Amino acid sequence: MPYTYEYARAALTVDCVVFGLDDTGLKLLLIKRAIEPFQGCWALPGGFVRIGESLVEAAKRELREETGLEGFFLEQLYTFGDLNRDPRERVVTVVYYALVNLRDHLPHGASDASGAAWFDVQDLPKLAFDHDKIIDTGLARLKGKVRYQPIGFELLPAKFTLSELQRLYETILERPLDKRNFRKKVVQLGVLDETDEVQEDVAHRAARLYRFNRKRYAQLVKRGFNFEI
Amino acid sequence: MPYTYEYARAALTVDCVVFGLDDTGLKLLLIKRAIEPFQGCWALPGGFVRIGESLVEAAKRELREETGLEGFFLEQLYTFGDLNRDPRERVVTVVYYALVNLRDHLPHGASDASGAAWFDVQDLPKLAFDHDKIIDTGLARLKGKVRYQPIGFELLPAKFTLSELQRLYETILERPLDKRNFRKKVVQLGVLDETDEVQEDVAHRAARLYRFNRKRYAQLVKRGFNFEI
DNA sequence: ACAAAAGTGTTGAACGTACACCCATGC
DNA sequence: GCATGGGTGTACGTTCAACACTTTTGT
Repeated sequence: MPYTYEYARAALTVDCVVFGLDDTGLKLLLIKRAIEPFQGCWALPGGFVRIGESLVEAAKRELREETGLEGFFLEQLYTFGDLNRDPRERVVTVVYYALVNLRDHLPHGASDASGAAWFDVQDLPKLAFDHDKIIDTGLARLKGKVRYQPIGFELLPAKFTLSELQRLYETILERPLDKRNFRKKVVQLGVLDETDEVQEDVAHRAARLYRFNRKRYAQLVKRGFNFEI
Repeated sequence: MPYTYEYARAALTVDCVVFGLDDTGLKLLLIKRAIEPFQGCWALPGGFVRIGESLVEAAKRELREETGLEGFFLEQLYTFGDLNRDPRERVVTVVYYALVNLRDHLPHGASDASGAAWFDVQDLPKLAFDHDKIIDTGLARLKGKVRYQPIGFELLPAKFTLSELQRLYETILERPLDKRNFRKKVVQLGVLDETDEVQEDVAHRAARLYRFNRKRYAQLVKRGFNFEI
């Protein structure tokens, strides 16, 4: 069932830069391409935008189909439209980035036999198309945004320790932070609720668990408050 | 000469949110639509992306064709792809925003008979499509970015007074700034060169003219410096 | 008892904020 | 000489950065 237009049209795709975090560092979800071009290469999950779905819907669908993920933070990153991105024809891709919490969603390592796998962002394989450039853009955005928007919490389980939160910032910002200053700062922001639970099964003193309070954050923002770490 | 594809394809356009600044406030460049849909409505300059041009090229071409502008700051803003943006068919638009210096480029008011005109952002007419939403996104970006990237200078002539710079920030951030503190701050940043010229034809003491030093800024950024106002 | 990480305060330096007057120029 | 905006410094409070030891728990 062919579709005909007066002028040539570019193909439109979505791709997703999916970040996760575990105790060995920041991770990125890639899938192994089953078909040409770049068959066998690792690539960002993504695919064609259908005529009846919006861009975010397309991104969510692709992630569900290719990786089984659902219910994650998803935000538009950038649109890449250079002429020779794809050797077959003109393809414009709208890229989203997602933040998922590896502890609750996927134990760790590869998800299943679907060809998806988590890679350390410091040690990525050769990638298809211009996906290396796209990932650089995603990393830059994450690094820039994490300091003034509370998106870091999306990479952690609902309840987390202050040390986990600190390691998150240290990993993303790629620099060490002072423990006492960090704790003072995040607690003073007033968007963390202290729970009455502590870690379990750790071979040392168990740390208190905290929770990010989204409602409180929204209230404070209305009053002109600025999140910043 | 028709083009045929196996699946339906969305049309791809670029639109431009063009900001300018004069002494009455922040301005936006709009064009009056000559054809349906929304004939006679004001709209953002823009049009279809050709198969042989990149997205930025398309944005630059549309601005040249529709408004005569050249040589301005241009950066991708966001891509809008909801299903019913355009009543005719599925249209995905990649939006860029531009910053132009009204004093050097266009005297003021409308540019020519092309149907383009400058509007105060506080007092915009009814707009075609979802262009009001796009403009809100552009304003939010400008407001957010002007504080930590030296993009404000793009709205001023090459040589400007500190008072002009202050008015720029006050206009965009929509709040008054303290004159002495502002001057201390921007001078300490070390990216302004004091020229040995002063204003001419003003009915009071002439202010010294300054210039933004792009090279110096790039050097400082390499050394880890953060622009912030 | 030892290993491992949790938790906790103080001080000095830098920075942000509030604030008012004299100066130079054109009319 | 007056109206208009240009240009300047200080004092106070807040925030940031550097820094080390005790506590808790499991093994």
